[in-house]
Amino acid sequence: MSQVRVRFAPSPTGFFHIGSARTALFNWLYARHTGGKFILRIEDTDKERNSPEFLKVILDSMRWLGMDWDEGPEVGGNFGPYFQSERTELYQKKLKELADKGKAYEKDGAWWLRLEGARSMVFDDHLKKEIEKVDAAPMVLNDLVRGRVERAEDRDFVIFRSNGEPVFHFVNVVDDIEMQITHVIRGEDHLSNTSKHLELFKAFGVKPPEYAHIPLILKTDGPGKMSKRDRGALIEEYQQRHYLPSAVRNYLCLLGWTPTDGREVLPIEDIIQQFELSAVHQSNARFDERKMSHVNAQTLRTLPAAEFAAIARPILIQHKVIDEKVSPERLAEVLAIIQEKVISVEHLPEFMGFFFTESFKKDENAFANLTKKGGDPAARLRELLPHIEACEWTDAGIEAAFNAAAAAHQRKATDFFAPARFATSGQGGGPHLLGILRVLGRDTTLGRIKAFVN
RNA sequence: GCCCCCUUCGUCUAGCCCGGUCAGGACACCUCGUUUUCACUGAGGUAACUGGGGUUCGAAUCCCCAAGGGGGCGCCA
Repeated sequence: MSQVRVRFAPSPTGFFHIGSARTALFNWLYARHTGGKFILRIEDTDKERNSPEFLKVILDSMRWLGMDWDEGPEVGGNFGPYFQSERTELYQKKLKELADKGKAYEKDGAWWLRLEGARSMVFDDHLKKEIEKVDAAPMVLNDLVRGRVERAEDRDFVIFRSNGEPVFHFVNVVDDIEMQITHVIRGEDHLSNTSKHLELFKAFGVKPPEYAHIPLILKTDGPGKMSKRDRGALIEEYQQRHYLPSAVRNYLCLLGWTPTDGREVLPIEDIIQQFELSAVHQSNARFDERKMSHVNAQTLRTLPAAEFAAIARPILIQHKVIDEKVSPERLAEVLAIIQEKVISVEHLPEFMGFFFTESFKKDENAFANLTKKGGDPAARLRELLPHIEACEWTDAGIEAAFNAAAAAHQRKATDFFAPARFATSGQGGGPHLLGILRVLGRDTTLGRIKAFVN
């Protein structure tokens, strides 16, 4: 039995779009699920719009998302070259093959594929001119996602431009033949083009691969599919904002496919195991950044502590929240109480900055809330001070100190919480208060409370 | 204009193939709870089968039509 061979064939003419990433991902998942090969092929036939920087963006983003390719740029393979710009001889040869068979002809300096069927001149409303229509038989596609789709091409189409360069449809089919691609998994925007590709396979006398047309990703609101100008459309945006690649990848899987075990946030190994083309959805999905943030937060909170630290440390250093001298142990201590509340790495510096500096930011709204209902935070802290000066510096000891202060002044322990939180962190919210104080240490805690009182 | 695809809460979806549970879950939102007024967490809540015909004892589920949405129709990919 033959091995599955799938390919992702981006054109390095722009940035790495979220829709392209999802197409690549589904190909990659299918290859990994079936134990097949995932091939990366660069469709750079349009020299005008290509550049090495664009290629780097694609390769970097692919790697960031953890999609490794078995054949392609930088890894090679037996079916190369993997850049279409280096395969021009092959395309010439294949064009000649069609011409010799009488399947292609030259007109206006370009080469056209000849369809089979009766011909007649008809005025085309879309092209606004008289064209030769062909009454060709419909091409029948048994799509793995869509089911049976029938569509007829109705006129010959260009396969080689008059400037000598082959067009997308031609190189796509030739390379899929030569690279022995077994399954073509691509966006639904190619569904209508598939009849062209089937005509080409027919002309070459080659059995076409299986096709699976996956739904498109639509804008969050407004009409149409995600375009590169939409917020959240480019993978590099998530890299910059320190999203976890595994979370982005996980969310992308949820647009167009549903895990079978009922979980939404799950490890990639489980996704690979459950992924089936037949379960891919048929309808387009709207992109929802809030849900993606949720997946990111979920993933972040369940990360092993060491992994979380490995991600957080360089970012905290970069934002000058900590320097290299901060010990792994100290950082781990802080991160341990942070992680259970955190929702993004992006805001980690401001979220936990107060642990490492005395000049931490004070949230004015949080301060306003302290006094809103006639509260007197300074008075509360003066009442609290003697008790925490004397207590044992553990969660239990600090808690006992709050309770003792409450008992001594006929108050609830919680009356002291908000003032203590603000005095020590400048925030109205954040990690568990007792944890903050414990990790801050007695001296720092007392120092900040005294500073606030004065 | 022609062609192709799609249609369940605001959003992502389960259920549909093999008609018969208050149409289930998640995000968001709202309420309440929690030793903080929380970027955590717990319990609730609001909210959907696009419309119309047909088949059937019975339709989200099968069939037809319409409407709406998306895509394609280039010497772009």
